Amino acid sequence: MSAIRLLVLGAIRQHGQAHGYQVRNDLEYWGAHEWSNAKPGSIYHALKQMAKQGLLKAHEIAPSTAGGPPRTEYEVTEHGTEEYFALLREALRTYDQKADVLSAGIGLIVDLPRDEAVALLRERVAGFREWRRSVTEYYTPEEGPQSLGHIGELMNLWVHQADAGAEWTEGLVERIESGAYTFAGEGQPFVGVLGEGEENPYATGVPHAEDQR
Amino acid sequence: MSAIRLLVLGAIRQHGQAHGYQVRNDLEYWGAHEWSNAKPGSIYHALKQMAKQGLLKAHEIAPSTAGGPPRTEYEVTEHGTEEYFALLREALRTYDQKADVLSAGIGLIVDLPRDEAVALLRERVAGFREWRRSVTEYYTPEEGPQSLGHIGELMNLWVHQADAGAEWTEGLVERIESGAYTFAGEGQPFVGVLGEGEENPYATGVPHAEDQR
DNA sequence: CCCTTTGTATTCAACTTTGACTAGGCTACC
DNA sequence: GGTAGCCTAGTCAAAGTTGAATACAAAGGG
Repeated sequence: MSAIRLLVLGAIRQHGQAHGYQVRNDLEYWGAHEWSNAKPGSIYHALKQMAKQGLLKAHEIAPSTAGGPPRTEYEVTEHGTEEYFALLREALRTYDQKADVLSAGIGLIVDLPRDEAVALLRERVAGFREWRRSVTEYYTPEEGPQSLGHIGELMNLWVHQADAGAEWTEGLVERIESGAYTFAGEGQPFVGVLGEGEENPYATGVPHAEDQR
Repeated sequence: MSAIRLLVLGAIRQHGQAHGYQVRNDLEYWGAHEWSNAKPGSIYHALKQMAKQGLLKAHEIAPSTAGGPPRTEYEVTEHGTEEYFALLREALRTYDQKADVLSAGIGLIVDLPRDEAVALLRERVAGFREWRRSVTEYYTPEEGPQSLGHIGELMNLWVHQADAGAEWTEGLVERIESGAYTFAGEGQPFVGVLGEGEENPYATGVPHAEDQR
């Protein structure tokens, strides 16, 4: 799973209705062009595919109000909303995700109820623990760890990553349980998109670290 | 950059000459089908593209010795060797890599001289430090961290990952400097592929954690 | 008033990835 | 001795990704 569909659905949902360029601008506002594969080509491709699959409804070409070619407005269908929450839950629950999916999930986490967010993150922690267990078990040869040579460093790496991932996730769970942030159904939602004609204050210069573990 | 070319070149180099199925088996032996995108389709695609680009030389269809359709043997050209080392260095040097690229780089690190491996990993550490710096600087709004809401957790996540990544890398540098493992030009290289007709002792059940940061 | 620049909005070709499918030959069993 | 299953070896269509290119309108400058 890539982060692009999750990001696009999340952006359109916050607007109610949006065209491709608007989505592109939001993702840029979020810095997503730096830490995910949210390039224009990918965005428009995702829009068309999701429209084809009934996740989005295309409102045919409204003439542009601010110069440029005509544009297509998209709206998230009921089916698309289901898909959005499925993707969001998956992004938060599973530990074996690309970094951009997790980042997208965190950015959109407040679309879920607080309890559910906590439950999903706990599943994530459990996944890390299980991964750690299976890695250490698998890479413990009878002839002693030396027999693996430098390959043992892979185990080392993964164990380190599992521990770090679990630790951070647990910290987040604690903060959420202590009442931090505003989740679904708790009043004024956090506004994460640009209004019509609003300037993007973070035009460029966002930190960059796309992938990696 | 994906890990597939690095893995394929690394596998063929260790055999001297290999056909697609053999590469596929090696990658499975390494567990790479679990932690990278090394599916059959990707492997054969990479072989053909790299042959087209002169990184590999195709020795036309030797009839299979063990049943099945005829097969094409590939050999790494001089140009391919250069590319291999360029990819390997990149995998180890840059911190903003997908997890599978780093794992592949670690698995093949002993193809480099010890000094160079250390130097590359030090660059990696420096990259993490710089990333950490730029993230904390960027996400420190004048109105206080509260104004970011849950988006501040993204900064938190990235800082945590930068610290964990730098820490693990530093540990590895220490171990290598203390003389661990056998690097290029230090005698008997570590054997990491299956011999002709050898059984894969790790048929399945490898730990699984492909991507994520 | 023409012409370059800027901003809006999207398209496209080339390449990569995915998962399922094809296809030949060997072996073991009834 | 036929046939089902398995291993060897690779192909393919559909989907996703990339980076550059296109198209159109308004704004600004000489």
